[in-house]
Parts: sequence; structure tokens; C-alpha cells
Amino acid sequence: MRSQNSYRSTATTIGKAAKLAGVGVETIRFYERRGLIAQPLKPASGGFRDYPPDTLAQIRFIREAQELGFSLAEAAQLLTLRADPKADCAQVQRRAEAKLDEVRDKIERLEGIGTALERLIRACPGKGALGACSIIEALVGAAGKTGGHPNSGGKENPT
Amino acid sequence: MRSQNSYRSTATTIGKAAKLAGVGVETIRFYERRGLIAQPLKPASGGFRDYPPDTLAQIRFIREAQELGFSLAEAAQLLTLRADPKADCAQVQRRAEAKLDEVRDKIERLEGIGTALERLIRACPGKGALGACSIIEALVGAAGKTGGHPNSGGKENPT
DNA sequence: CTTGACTCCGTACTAAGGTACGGCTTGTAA
DNA sequence: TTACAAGCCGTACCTTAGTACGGAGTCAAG
Repeated sequence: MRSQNSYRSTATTIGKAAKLAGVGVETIRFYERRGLIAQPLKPASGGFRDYPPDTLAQIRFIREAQELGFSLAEAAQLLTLRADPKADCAQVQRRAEAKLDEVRDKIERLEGIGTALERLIRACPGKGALGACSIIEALVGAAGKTGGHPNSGGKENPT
Repeated sequence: MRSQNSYRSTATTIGKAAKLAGVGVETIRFYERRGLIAQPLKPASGGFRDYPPDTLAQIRFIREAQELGFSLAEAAQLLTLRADPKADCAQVQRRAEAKLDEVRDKIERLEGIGTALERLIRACPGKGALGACSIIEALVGAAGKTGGHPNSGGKENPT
């Protein structure tokens, strides 16, 4: 045994933290460099950093936000929506409300795409080919964006 | 007058197209290089390309999809969800259904964040400071991610 | 007390999604 | 008819978000 702190068998080192949060070790370091998450102090007794569950939750949240169309900077803004003693709560509230508007807007727009996909699925007879049923046209029906005639003109280069 | 085609006053050149679609000229060229949109042919009579409304709608759709967390490649996949004579419709339908699942999943997760924001907004007394009401905790309440005690331990580096 | 897996840290590289630049051509308004 | 804006095209550069690498330190097992 070391001196008095030998109960570090359960320490969440960066590798375990990465596994638990579903990201790579390098990603965690990257978030630390960017100040998105706090880098745990190395224990005074020496050894490796111990990542608290709090930090893991933050990492998961960042990934979540990213997949929903927020940038890392925006994810960071969301994360800092915490009422710490310094910030007055009314201001946090205002920021949260602005973010909530963004979120609601995103949901609405996703619903537009969802509706368009549903229309597209229903429009297909299920076998064989059919004329021109594109997601764009479905969206036009759903949201009224273009305003033009359904004319496209044939071949576009494949990916 | 030129020879016979002098009615090109209304041609949508790339600059106008960019303005109409809300992107930069270079972005359109970039999408063309990537095969995301078709590059209109230069008119045989010479002169500049004329961008059809169809293409503008596609560009707007690409931006839309991107802001909702789809990559350019995924946006392209969504765009090719059009039943052209070559592809049989059942397969298009399956792809559309898969995308619809993705969209619904995104909506649900955004609703989770939305709910968390609402809780956060309600939790704030509206003035002064309060203990620890972070979006993470609100999310934990909403989705049950961490499982841990609410312990964080102070200073993180600001952006 | 050595070996091997892992941490730590800095630096370099990559991929996606644009953005800018320079040299040329083309359309149009003075 | 000339000037100047805008199109065209290739190449270079930039930002965001990681990913990889190399050398050193550290911990735990054999």
C-alpha cells in the first residue's frame, strides 16, 4: 500500500471516462483544451486524473447537442446555462428562453421534413416507378417554398 | 438587338441565385463540384448559366437539412429521394422510412432539451442567484442519464 | 524489477464545409 | 467602345471538430 490513499481502484481515468461517455480519449482532451469541460486536477497524492460523473454527463450532452445541429460553441452556451452565484438568474432565464425558441424552431422544421417524408412514402405506389415525386416537391406542398412549375430536366451527376 | 435571343433580362445568374437562396456564390460552386446540385448548362447562344427555381429549392433544402444536424452527404441522400424511372419505388420508400425514423428521433431528443430548458426557466426565481440549476440536471430529470450525486466542485475555465 | 497498458502533453495531420484570390471572359450601361 | 461589374474556373486558404503520433511518466501484474 502507498501511504494512506490506496483506495483508488475505482478511479475513472480518462480512458474509462471516454468509454463511459462514448467518445475517444482525444476528444475529451480536445474538449478540455477548448474549455468545454473542466479538466479534473491530478490528485495531490500523485497519479492520474479522476473524471467525475458530472463531467461525463457534460460530454454526453455535448454530443447530443451536436447531433441536433448545435455547434460546439452553442453546446458550450447551453452548458453554461447554469445559475452560478455570479450570474443573476434573470439573465440566465433570458438566454434559456432564446435557446428554447431555437429548439422549438428546429423541431418545427424537422416536422416539416418529417411530413414531407411521410407524403413521399405515401405517394409511392410501392412497386415499379413513377413520375416525379421528390422530397422537394413534398416540401413545397408542406411549406410552400419555391413557387415554380415541377420541371427539373433530367440527369444530375450521381454521388 | 443581338440576333434572336435578346430576352435574357430575367436570367437567374449565379449571383442572383445565391442571393435568392441565401448563400454565397462560392457555396453554390462548391455544391456543384460535390454533385449536390446540377450545374446548369451554359446556353448554346453563349452567355451565363441560368439557375432554375428547382435548383434554388434544392440549395435551400440543403441548408435547412444542415441546420438540423444532417451532413451534406445526408442532405444529398435526402435530395435523391426522388422516384426517378431507374430506381424502383419500394427501395426509395424504404430509404425514406429510415430517414423518417432519424427525423423522429431527432425531434424527440430536441424535445428532451426543450423540456429541460423549460424546467430550467421555471426553476429560476427570476431575480438574484440560486444554488445549482444547470441544464444537465434538468436533462437528468428529463432523460435519466448520469445516475450520480449533484456534485461538481467549482471553477471551470471560461470561454 | 521489468514489461505492458495506460496517462500526459505537445504538435501534426485529417476531413468537412466552405471562403478567398487571381486571371480570364462576357454582358451592359455611360 | 470602353469601363466595370459579374460570371467562370482552378487553386489556395480557413475554420470547426476532431484524430494520430511520439516521447516521457506511471501504475499494476508477473
